[in-house]
Amino acid sequence: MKNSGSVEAVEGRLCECLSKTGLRPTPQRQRVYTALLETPAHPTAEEVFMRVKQDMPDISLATVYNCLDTFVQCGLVRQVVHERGATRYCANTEEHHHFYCDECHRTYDIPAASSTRRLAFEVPAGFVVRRFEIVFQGLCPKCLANRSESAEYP
Amino acid sequence: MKNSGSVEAVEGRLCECLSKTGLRPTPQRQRVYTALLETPAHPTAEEVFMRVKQDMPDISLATVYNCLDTFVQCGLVRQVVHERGATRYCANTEEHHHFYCDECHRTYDIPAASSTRRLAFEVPAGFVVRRFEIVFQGLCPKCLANRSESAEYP
DNA sequence: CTATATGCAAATAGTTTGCCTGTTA
DNA sequence: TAACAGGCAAACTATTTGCATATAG
Repeated sequence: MKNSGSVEAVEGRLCECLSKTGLRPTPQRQRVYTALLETPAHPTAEEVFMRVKQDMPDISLATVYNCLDTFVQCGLVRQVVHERGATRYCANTEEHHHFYCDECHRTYDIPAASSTRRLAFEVPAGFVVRRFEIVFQGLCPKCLANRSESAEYP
Repeated sequence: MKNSGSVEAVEGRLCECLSKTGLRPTPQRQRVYTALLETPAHPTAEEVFMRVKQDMPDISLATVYNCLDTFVQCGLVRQVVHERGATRYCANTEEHHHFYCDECHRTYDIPAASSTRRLAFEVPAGFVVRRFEIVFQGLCPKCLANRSESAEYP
């Protein structure tokens, strides 16, 4: 993901987004945000909490939830909710879709092909589409590889 | 939704699906299934429970969850999980997508245009797409109408 | 010095589980 | 008479809330 940027650039983006709405770039918010960027794929609030706690032992889980919700509000982070269970968070602000692996239950980002934009018009008259997401499901490359070793197929 | 059919046809479909896996078409399962069909749009387990309870006062919420999960297993019902909060259930087995209204938080079914099938190929090499769903978000016709009365716009 | 955040613990919502009883192939 | 189902209550997980304390514009 890495979302283009040095630590400074990242901090910059955060501060900018927060200040737009008069919110403070507190140490907790900064750390939660960088932890989200550092964590490979779509962590839960709990997972972010664990990571942040390592160098901010006093942070509370409620604060992590607060921070993440704040980021969602200012459009810096997306919630990813495709299955029962904990909500996952995604700091990739590029337009993209998601692939959910049935086997390992990991979620991958899929860059949006420009052609998919026209999908917004395939909705019955009267609906206003402001955004959309495609959720693909199936087998990710890793799980596919594991499978073919042991015969079975999709 | 109505998913094509008289009460008999509906019961028939249910029994058929259940028996494939050696499951029994109990009164509870039948009632939960018809309640799901009767309820306008994507009810939660709780909502189905309320409805069924009216003519089956002894049914328990746990049984409703069990029934719904059973249906999901035999492919008769889909879970719809797009937001934090209760899981919703959808008895429409036609290929379709969903529209989620930001304002009234209702979910609508959107029939799949045949052209969308090729989306499955817009995923990086190595992923096997078994199915996908498009989740549209925006304003539904009702909420749009309410809005235009009071000036604002999307 | 006041609005904004945090930490903590308790509360809540949604769902699952265990266990015992009933039902049916 | 097993295997399958249902009812009930307790357990559990994810999240939210209330409130007292801290921090920074």
